[in-house]
Amino acid sequence: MERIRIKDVAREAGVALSTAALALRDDTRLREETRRAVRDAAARLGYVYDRSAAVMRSGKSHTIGLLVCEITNPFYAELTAGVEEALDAAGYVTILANTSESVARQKRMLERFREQPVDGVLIMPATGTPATLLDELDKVRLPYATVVRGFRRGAHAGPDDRAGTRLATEHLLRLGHRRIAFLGGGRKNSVSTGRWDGYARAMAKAGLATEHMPCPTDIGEASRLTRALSAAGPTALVCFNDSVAFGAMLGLMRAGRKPGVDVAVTGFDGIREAAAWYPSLTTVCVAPRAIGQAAARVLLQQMANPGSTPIREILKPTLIIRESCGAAGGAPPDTP
Amino acid sequence: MERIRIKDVAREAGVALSTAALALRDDTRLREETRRAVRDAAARLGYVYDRSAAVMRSGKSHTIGLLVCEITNPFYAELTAGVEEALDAAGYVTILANTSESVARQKRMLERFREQPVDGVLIMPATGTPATLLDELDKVRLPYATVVRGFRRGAHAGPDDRAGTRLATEHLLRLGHRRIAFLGGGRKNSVSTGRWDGYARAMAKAGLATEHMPCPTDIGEASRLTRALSAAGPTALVCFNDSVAFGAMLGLMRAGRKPGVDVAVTGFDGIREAAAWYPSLTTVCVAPRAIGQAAARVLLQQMANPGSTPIREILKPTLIIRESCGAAGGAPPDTP
DNA sequence: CCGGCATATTGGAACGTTCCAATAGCGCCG
DNA sequence: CGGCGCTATTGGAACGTTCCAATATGCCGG
Repeated sequence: MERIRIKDVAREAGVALSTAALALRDDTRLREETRRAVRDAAARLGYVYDRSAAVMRSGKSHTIGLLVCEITNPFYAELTAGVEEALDAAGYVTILANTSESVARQKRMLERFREQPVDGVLIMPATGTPATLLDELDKVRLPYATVVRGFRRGAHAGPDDRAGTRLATEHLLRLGHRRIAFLGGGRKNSVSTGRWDGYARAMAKAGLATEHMPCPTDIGEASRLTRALSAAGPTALVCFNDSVAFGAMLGLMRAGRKPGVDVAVTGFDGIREAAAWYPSLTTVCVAPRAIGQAAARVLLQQMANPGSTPIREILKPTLIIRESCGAAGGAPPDTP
Repeated sequence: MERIRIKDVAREAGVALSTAALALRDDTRLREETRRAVRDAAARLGYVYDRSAAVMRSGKSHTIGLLVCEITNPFYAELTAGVEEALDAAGYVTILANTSESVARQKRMLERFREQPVDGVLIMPATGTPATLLDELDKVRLPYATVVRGFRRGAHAGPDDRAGTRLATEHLLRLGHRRIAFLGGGRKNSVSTGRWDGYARAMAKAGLATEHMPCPTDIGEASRLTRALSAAGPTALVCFNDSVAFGAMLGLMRAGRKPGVDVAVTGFDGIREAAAWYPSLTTVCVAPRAIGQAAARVLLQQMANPGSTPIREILKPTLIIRESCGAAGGAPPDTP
């Protein structure tokens, strides 16, 4: 049972090869009758379209490369799902590459993408990626959009990091907190600096000193750091993201202190778990799925108009107030 | 600046097109000197290999389709990372498709993969996938391997679900628990039935009655269900996976009860967060990354020997004993 | 000095689409 | 009744590799 080609379908339907090809693409230059006849013949023979030949001839692969900096992070996993969903709806196939925050691996994967070839790339740059990456992409004329982490220029979709942490910090200030520390970040990428900035500016505006507790984005590390906090330490923590916030709450509990009562905690991202936690997490919600969809949109737009000025879609975050900041009346057990 | 082809490299190096092609593949039939000359010419011109032409001519795409049932589940995210890593090392590119547990979407994605075309597929079947899926794949001669969730036949890599829950249940029995309930599962796939079986058999062997609390794999749902447990309920919970176990612990805490003290909890999967939790989670560890790598191995093996009997790699799980089962002396706060 | 046998290189068909120019069929107008 | 314009269909080149058969080159033994 050999693979069926357009040629075979054409013979079965009694038309020329190019007619069959047009019919399978449902081209209106053909009579509806002819198109149906060819479709039927294709169905009868079990014809399967061979994309590789089309790619070669047309130069379009309908394929997008997705470079994820860390797929095991639930935020990026959800974002990936959003990208994949949106691209699929637009008729594109997603090729996944996980860089695990390695700039070298990221470089290798981009070469792979050029060979593949993909029609465009969505990039969540690994920490430490130089801005010259964009120059290289421009030089080889590979359409791209950065996601979440970005640079000064180029198509981009991501949250307004600064506005997000400002929202969280101002909320804590309104609740009366004066010693508010920032937990996490400290790495050289646009997200870290943006989130720190939002916090630092809000603190400065209130005339208060900042406190930075650098910490990798990892529940375990965050827990360890927080556990060591003394009662004389900060009364509130603005966390880099939800994972760090979970870690912080676990660390507090392990130290015998109640998050949301003894120390207020806020997160950033708004992943699903945040609502289910005990205490439920007050967090800056940036809807990872929505960012993924926005990124897909921005890239497709860029691909359609290669010359145009790149779109930068900065999504406004919202603060979801729950128990972990103490504003919802602490986190009392609801049964004896 | 047009794209450079082998033709151009050949002209630059002063050899025939086919010589240049051989040289670029580093074929030993060519003198080392010639190969180097061509390589240099390619580097000089900035030649980029065009995979799409090669795919068409050779029929091999060096591309594997990966069907993930739910990428936002951290277990599957980590597994995906393992697959991608192993395939990359073997020179294959991963094409990702997330089915979100939809059988219809899964079907569509498989069609996409056939068109693409991919050399093989790794499938984590969506819940409710009929076993006839394998017949269809056989019919179209698409090499496949199932991952984690599988069927009676076909190449497969996954944990020994039955042995896993048996391990957990027996541990709880040894600790003196008599009322042990199984939380989660209840859906029609090999994982659910396997994990339930291991628990049920261990209980039967001990002459005890089983208790099933069906629950979707979601922290929020698990939390809600567990919160409603009365003090007269089970003293231990064997959870379907780590996410459900986290939910269970959150629900217990919300009800003012201490997981690991009032009620023992065990998980399944061994995702990274499990170690960081408070109380840290006793769990059946199946190393998702290792499963991903095993799956890649099994599929590549199957592709290399299409006729051979499919390999079924069942990974033995281990029980990691931590605080949540109470065996490590409960979960006392470590500071006042 | 020629046939035989390596080794090194070359020429050209083939893969299955897409794309463009060319042609067939047909009704209509002058 | 010839030619025009329209629609529906067709033929064939092109895309950039791979693969196979064919050809050059060098060397050895007879």
